[in-house]
Amino acid sequence: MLSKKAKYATNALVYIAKNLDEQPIPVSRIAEDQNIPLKFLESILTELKNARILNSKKGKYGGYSLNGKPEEIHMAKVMRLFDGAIALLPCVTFDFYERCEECKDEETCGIRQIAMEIRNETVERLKAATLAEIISRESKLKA
Amino acid sequence: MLSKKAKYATNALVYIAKNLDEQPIPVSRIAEDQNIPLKFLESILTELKNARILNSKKGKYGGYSLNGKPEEIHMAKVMRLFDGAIALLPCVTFDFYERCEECKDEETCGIRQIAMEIRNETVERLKAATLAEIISRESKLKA
DNA sequence: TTTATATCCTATTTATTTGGTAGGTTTTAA
DNA sequence: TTAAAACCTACCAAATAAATAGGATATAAA
Repeated sequence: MLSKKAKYATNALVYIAKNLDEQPIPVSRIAEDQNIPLKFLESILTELKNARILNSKKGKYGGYSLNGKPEEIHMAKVMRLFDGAIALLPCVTFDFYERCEECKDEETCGIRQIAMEIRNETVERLKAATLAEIISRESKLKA
Repeated sequence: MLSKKAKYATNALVYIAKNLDEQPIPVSRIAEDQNIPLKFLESILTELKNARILNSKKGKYGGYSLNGKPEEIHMAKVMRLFDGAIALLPCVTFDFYERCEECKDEETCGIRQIAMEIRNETVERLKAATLAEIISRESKLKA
């Protein structure tokens, strides 16, 4: 399951992407519109900024803007940032690799192979899930 | 990520499936062989029994045995039992359905559609991941 | 009938993660 | 100068995960 952080982050990003012309957008506006606790969202957007997914501008009329096109920002990155590895097993991740303690022999582990296939599929789909794609799907669903 | 419970459960099931002729197998033997804390594994096997995945026999020479063929017991069931929903969003699950609080309109949510596709893929693969399949893959990898 | 070896049952504990809250300081545009 | 924004540090409460403790009960064989 996605954490609330990851969901809030995604919703905030989609919101900004929908209002590109009004950038930078202050946290307060996103928090209000998306019903996210202000201070909590503040910390989330800080993380997105540190990960170079967002740009920030301080002071009056400041706020956050996308660092990159809506076609380039995808859910795989957001999920990894907030929820860590996408795979079902730590021994199948690239970014967060760790041995499975319980595992006797990684090389011949049958579950590992299956977990790897699932991860590949999932990551591929999450990478295709860009902000642009999400917005495009929404408008198709509305029609 | 799979919880330790789910991993321990899977390993225990695979162990029993590999030693079908020696059933019923006591918890103590599995715990020792698989390096799982005895009492913890005990509670896990009890859950598997309550879910009718295992049978139990009390007293001396008792233990646990598979309730069903290794071809019928799969990881989707084990995961759902110990870790709950498989999907990324609560609004995309069948067994554990819940509305997403943050969501404004479920019907036109772009992320939801993607989450649903990922769930379908994943569940399909987890259902194919039977004990028999896991064991078969292991022996292929060993060769 | 005793004994060893099992499952079964109930409760407690400990550590980690999640989802926040509180209270400021600093920067910037008008 | 002032309003409105990001930035920074610390804390906290609830939930969940990962066990541990201490027995009661059942069963097969000696």
